Amino acid sequence: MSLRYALLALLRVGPMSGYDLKLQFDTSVGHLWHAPDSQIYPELRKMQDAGLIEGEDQVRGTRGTRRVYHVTDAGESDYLAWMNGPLSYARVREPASLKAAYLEAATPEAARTFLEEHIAHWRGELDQWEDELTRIEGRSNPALMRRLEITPEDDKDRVVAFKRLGYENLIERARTEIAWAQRGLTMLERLQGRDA
Amino acid sequence: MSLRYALLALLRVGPMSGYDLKLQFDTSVGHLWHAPDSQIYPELRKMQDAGLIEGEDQVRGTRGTRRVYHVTDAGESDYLAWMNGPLSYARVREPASLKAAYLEAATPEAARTFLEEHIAHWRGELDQWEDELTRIEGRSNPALMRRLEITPEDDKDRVVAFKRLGYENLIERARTEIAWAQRGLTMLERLQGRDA
DNA sequence: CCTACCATGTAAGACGTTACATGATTGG
DNA sequence: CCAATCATGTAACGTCTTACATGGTAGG
Repeated sequence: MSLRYALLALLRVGPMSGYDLKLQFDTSVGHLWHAPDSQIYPELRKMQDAGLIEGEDQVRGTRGTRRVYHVTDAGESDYLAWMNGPLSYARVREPASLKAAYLEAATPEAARTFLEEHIAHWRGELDQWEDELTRIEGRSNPALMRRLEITPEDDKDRVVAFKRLGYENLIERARTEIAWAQRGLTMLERLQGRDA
Repeated sequence: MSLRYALLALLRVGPMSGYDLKLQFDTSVGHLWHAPDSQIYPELRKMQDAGLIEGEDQVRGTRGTRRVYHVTDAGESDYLAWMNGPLSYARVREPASLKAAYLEAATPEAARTFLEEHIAHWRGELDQWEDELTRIEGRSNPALMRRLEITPEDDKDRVVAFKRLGYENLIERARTEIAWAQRGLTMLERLQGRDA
């Protein structure tokens, strides 16, 4: 269900087409909740069917069209209900922890490679999130700039503070994963050293 | 695909029925990768169809049966291939970060409740994982004990070390989430104090 | 005219959730 | 005999991935 609210969060700032949403998605809320186009377009249809958004077809050139969506009152209250209601947590499903816990079956090289790739993976995510956080604090992220344009002066800091909070969660997660894998590498060396 | 390898990890220790697996699952690998019965039984069928495990029906009483599965050579090499191969990472999809980043739409009370429930949720997980880790280090977890019985003396520490590594990942994750939400609560108070 | 970008999807299948469904056996 | 536990699922639905599919428009 979160995809729906990620899309509403963007659309609440102003009307947009599916294509606009897709582009903005990748440079804003998509950092927190990934979704490919093949999920976005059908979800917009479902949201329209549910009365949360409405789309108007606009002409483009002679034959082209684009459908511009805006949030309805029902969509706004659904969004607020999600924001004010409890969040449901998914059950634990951590492939990396699972693999780590049974790594005795892997070769020492494969174990090391696994942890190194874990570090590389989370380093990549971390870099992106840190860049994004920089753009948020500098208020230079396009989606945030649009959001701040329609925000009363007194609330702007508040909006930025929550964006920062969201990204900090991911950043701390990534740092924890990296530190864990590094400790794992040290442990591997100790295990191998013992055999030698 | 991880469910398959979670099940193989258990079955490799010794033959078991779906029911045995389900019970052991919840007190061992299920802490790392959750799965309900309704997923376990069908997955065992698929694994059998794929030739990774074989089941034999045993009689129980006069009419009852239970199917006891064991890992085939193909299953063993599939498991080792997974363990020695690269892990594929899922794209980011963090409902809590998403909600946090747009929390300006929630009431201050709802924002506080959200963070408090986040702490409660991860505290609950943390407690379970810490208990489990204690049972692992004390070598009193039943699944681990069965595993160690068939493990050469020299490898036992290694097996335990990897279990510890896996659980530490989850424990650190939980602690990070709790610390983050606590900082979030402090931030909320600062935001509200500013308005007063 | 052609390339980059605008614009919108479908189809098939894997994975996961929730709820429901059924019957046998063992121990007290 | 009755309750707890053993034992094995199905059905319906929603989410997500991967791959494919199609055409229009704007600018150089």
